[in-house]
Amino acid sequence: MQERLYSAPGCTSEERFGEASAAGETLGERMRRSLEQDIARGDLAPGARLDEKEIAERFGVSRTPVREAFRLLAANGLVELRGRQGAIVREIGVNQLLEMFQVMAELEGLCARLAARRITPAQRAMMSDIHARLEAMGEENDPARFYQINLEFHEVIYEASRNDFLAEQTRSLRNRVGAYRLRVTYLPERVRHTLKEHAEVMEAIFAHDAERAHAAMRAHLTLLGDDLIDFIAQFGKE
Amino acid sequence: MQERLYSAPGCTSEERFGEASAAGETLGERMRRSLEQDIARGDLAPGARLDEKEIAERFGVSRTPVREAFRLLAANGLVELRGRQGAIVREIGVNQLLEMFQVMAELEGLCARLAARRITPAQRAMMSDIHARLEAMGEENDPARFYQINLEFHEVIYEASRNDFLAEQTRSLRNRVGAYRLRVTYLPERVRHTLKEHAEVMEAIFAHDAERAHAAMRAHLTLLGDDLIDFIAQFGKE
DNA sequence: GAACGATTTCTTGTATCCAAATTATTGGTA
DNA sequence: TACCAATAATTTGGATACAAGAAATCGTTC
Repeated sequence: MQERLYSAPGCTSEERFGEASAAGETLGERMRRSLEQDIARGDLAPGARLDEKEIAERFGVSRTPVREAFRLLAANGLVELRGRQGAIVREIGVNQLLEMFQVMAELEGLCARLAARRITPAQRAMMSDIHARLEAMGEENDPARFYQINLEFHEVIYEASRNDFLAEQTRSLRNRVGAYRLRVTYLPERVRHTLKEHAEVMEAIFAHDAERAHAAMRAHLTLLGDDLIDFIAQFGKE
Repeated sequence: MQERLYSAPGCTSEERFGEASAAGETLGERMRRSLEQDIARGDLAPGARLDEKEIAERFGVSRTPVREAFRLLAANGLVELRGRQGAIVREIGVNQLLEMFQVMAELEGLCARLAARRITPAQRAMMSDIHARLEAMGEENDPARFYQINLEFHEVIYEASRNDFLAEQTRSLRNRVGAYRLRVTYLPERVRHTLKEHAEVMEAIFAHDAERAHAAMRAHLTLLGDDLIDFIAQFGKE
């Protein structure tokens, strides 16, 4: 049946499913969001098989919206649909993960470059604040919270880029590698590096130095890629 | 009902639907591809409404795979689904189109950069050949063919990048702006520019000069963006 | 005659049903 | 006991049926 390697501390996906149902939103869409979060949070481990019937019953809906959600997730690359063999949470190979990082580094770099030219005073303040919060928690060893604030930092840059399409693409890609990032980003020695790199990106943006912002952001993510290699190598698996 | 502003010279989408059905491929997937092509080719004009029942009957399937295709197209941003109001071919605003070009320039730039480092002799030869063909047709004034060969040129670079994920993302994005490109790219004075820019990209790749390849490709697409602005301004529409 | 409103029709969203395919099980044989 | 085959059971893909919401039409009223 369905496997849960470890369950999140927060709430179950069924609960999340019930809350905050935007009017006019389709069941399939809500299903997608819920499952997407489960995958991103790691509640559904890569390789786990998703059973239409079981999930439909668990959420109290018919198979139709579940099927819809599966297709959407597959379109986003989060699950793999093999004909008549069900949906499994996509096991991202090292190769593809590195490929994705490379693309992401480029997109985030573009975000930073545009942000350097277009950031508003309000966003500037917000960015400072977020960075300060991230710095403040320093050695607290709260990976989930660190991850969350780190996300906010990048998010404000997406918005400052004033390119909604780019923001959406980058967000989607980040979400897609999210499950892996959680395990990768939080290595104690990484925290200091991250803070320093963020500071450099922020400085460049504040100075309206587009090229430097671009380079700094790319370096930030490329480093993550290198660390990723270490992490993977540690397990010695394909 | 459904509007067709102008029909393509080739074949109807129903015919295309029938041909070359890869084994194990789902109906919904085939529907998606067919509709996607219709949109990219302009057979389905932006703003046109897609009727589930009508399309289902036209292709001789039930509504289920049609709905599936709609969701997939929506996930790719080609159509818009407004709750219980059907699917309409997405009317891309100038703003968003420019945003997309900006992202695409970055992605294609990355393709070129990687290609400069990784291209194989076989791909090199193919690239030369494609470029020669494009040059040969020069003033022939055959937009569809020009568009096709131009596509091949970019495609070989995607493949030479040896980053499947990047290739897929770029391909998808190019397809998405395809409908507009067809009308934009082919302005007589543009052809010469395109050829010259292609030559520069190719030269840089052949010289394994990653940075120059990147820059040349970005410039190539950015120029297209500028032309696009001209094109839009011509119509004075939002 | 025009505008507003109720009703009817049509279209989409969801559930159920059927068929096809894959997987598991069981029986037999080497 | 291990392996193969045939069959049963489960599961997905697609079609149909039903419900709910949106749009259009027709009637009424000002």
